[in-house]
Amino acid sequence: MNDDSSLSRAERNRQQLRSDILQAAFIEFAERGYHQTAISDIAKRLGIGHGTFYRHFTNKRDILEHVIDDIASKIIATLEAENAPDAVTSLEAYKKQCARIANRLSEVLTANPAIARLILLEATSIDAEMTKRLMNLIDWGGQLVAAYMINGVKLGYFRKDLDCQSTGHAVVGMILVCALRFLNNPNHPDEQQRLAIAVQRLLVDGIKI
Amino acid sequence: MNDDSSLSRAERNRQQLRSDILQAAFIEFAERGYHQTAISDIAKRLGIGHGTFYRHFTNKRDILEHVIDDIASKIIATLEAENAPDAVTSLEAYKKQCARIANRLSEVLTANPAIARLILLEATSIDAEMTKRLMNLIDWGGQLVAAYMINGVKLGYFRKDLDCQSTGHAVVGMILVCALRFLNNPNHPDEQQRLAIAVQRLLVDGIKI
Amino acid sequence: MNDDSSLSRAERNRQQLRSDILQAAFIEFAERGYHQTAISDIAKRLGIGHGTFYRHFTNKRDILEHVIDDIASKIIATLEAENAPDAVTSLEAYKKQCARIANRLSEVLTANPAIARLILLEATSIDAEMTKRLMNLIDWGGQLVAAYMINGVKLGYFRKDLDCQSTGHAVVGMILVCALRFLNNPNHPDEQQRLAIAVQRLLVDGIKI
Amino acid sequence: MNDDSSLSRAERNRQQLRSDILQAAFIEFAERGYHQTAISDIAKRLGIGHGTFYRHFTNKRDILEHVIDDIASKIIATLEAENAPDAVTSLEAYKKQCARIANRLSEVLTANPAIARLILLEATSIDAEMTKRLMNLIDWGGQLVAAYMINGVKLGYFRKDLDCQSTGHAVVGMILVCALRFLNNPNHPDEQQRLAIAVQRLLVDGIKI
DNA sequence: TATGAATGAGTTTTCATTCAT
DNA sequence: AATGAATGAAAACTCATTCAT
Repeated sequence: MNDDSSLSRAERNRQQLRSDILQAAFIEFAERGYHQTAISDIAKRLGIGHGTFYRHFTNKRDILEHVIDDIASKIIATLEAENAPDAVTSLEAYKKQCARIANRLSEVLTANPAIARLILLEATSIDAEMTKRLMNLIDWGGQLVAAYMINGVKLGYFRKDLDCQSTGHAVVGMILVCALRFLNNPNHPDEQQRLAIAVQRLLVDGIKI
Repeated sequence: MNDDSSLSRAERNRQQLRSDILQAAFIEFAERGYHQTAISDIAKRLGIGHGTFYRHFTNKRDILEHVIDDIASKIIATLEAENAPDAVTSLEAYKKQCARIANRLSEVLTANPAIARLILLEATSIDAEMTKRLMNLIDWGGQLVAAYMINGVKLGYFRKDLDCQSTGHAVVGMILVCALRFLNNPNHPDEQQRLAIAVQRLLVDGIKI
Repeated sequence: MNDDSSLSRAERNRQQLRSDILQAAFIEFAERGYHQTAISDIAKRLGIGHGTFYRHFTNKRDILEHVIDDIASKIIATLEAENAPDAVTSLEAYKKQCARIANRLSEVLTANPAIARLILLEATSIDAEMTKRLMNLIDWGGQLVAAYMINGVKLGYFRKDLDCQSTGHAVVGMILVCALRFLNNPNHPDEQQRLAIAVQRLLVDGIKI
Repeated sequence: MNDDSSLSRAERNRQQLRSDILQAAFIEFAERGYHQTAISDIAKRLGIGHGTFYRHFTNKRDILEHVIDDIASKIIATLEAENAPDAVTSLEAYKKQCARIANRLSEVLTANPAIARLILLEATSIDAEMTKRLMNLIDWGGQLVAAYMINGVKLGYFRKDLDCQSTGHAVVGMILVCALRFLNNPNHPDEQQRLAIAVQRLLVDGIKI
């Protein structure tokens, strides 16, 4: 048992450090930007030698990838937690679902603005591959939204001629703008609130009388 | 007059070179990204010495600012060309206006994808000040859209309770997503077409029956 | 006795590991070169932790020294095995002696080209001290050859005015070139054979008619 | 003319600096060894910024190549200056030729011991490609020597059965050992002298009575 | 005693910016 | 005014060595 626990202790320490480095990189990348962050900045933040970094990640690019993947997973998890297109059977229910998702996203965003900053502002300027990842995430979001719409059309509480795919993407755009405006001015919860409501209202009713 | 004209000729040459540098920087930044572009890349593209660059711009950062400003002006000009909220007096007219603007944006985008790439992907990762500019542009877009809506509400063909400001921003989000999807896959005009239509339809009618 | 034997077992293991490390270092240094070899490469080859290395050798430099010493010992042993200047009493016997030594060297070289690679190519570029060792080995070789010649002059089957010391060194040079050419092109045994014969013939007869 | 001369002045400066860097690299590589020399050492020796180095050479490896090429050219030039196998028509003339070449090599070596140090000790441990170059130079030397011998056999003052190629290589080995012993102990001109004589005597007469 | 995690000195290389010509 | 040579700060990455476990 002694051996066992001591081994797992080492492994736990290792995992902990790795995760600390990820966290530190996440913060640095979000605060200063990827290109403005040196490996030594990450190391300094943790009080470790910068050589230690390379025991856990092969590359600066490598850790960015992990940071982005982590964020993407978190976003996906957040949205999939609520994911049950079939469970919604009426417009009323759909509206409530939207509100719930909006709240959840808002909470995540508020709790961790760096996530949005990194995904929306930094990750776009690394290289084509990283941009592609972002685009895929956005696409995935559109598909997710579309799934609800397909259900709504099938059940008859959305209009028959709805182009679910495209509309799904449009919705993602509105979500993005919410995130951007929050980043730009995090201290106006009322404005964000109004924007979220306007988006939901636009989504369901449009702007016409 | 000889002096005068020779001076103004010199001045014209100077302006021309400055504008050439801007153009070259624009292309390089869009193609390789800001951080991946060296001043010497810009100079090489023009066949000038890279020292010359510094006679026209103080900084790498400086020229990016000018490039972005140019783009922003172009976008603003594009949108303001059509800008006449008061001229629209019916939902039908508004729809047509939307279609016209959508076409125009699409044309600009198609003609010069680099614009979107630079604004949406590159400029975001420079620093806070540059990000702020971007945000201001997005905000300006929202205001522009809102102006139409305010008119529509006043004239009674939009719903009374429309939150014009917020909805304007939401619309900008949808435009952004159009641009992003175009960047991601420029060779699907039909998909872009469908997305544009879906956005306009969503805008006016929402998704409900 | 139990204690004693268990201690000596431990000691034997220790010696075995030390010798394994030496062997592994030898292979790595010869294959990749001293500077291109990391301590961890040596450790990896043995499947031991690279910290263990430092329980047996104080330095990267230290182990190279031991590797080179081992090689030198082997070379010396090879040459001294045949060493019996006084036993040769005629030119014919000397020629046979030369042929035997040439064969033996050739066998050693063919069996282990790494030896030559390490001694001739790698060890030269470490530092002055290591170069000195090499030079001493070469010098030793010259002395050895000279001893035969002194005997030959004494017994009268070599010319009276032979500068044995210097000629001994010259012979070593010819041996070195044999080794170098073998390293450069190990797959031409016939060429090596001809070179060895030419060297022996030159040695005894020179080139004149 | 002003333009012309000012251009050529700049170009001359450029060439001068390039050649200075080569010279400095040569010295550093010879003194400390290639691996022990940092680019900044070369720059420091010249009192230039180390960035300047990269305006003239793409690489550390690149400059080594140029240094080695320079040395090789110098050696080749030295040996080819005297190169006239057909001009030698008797054993006596051949001996004189040998003496002249030996003297010349000795002069070059004495004037610039670093040449030998670099070629014989350092260049061997860079990589396979560089080693190959060295081997080619040695091979070239063997061919050169062989050419004289072929002439001698043809004209009848060397023995008929001489394997000129192989013997040529053997001679190169003796030259190498001269260089090595000189490197090892540059302050024994008499020893070098005796070695040179012994080599020439061995070459022509061998060691037998 | 063996291990391998941690360290940071040291190296190569890039490139924005300056400035003499 | 244009040029491009020179510069050195800055950054990524490697690896020999130490030392706590």
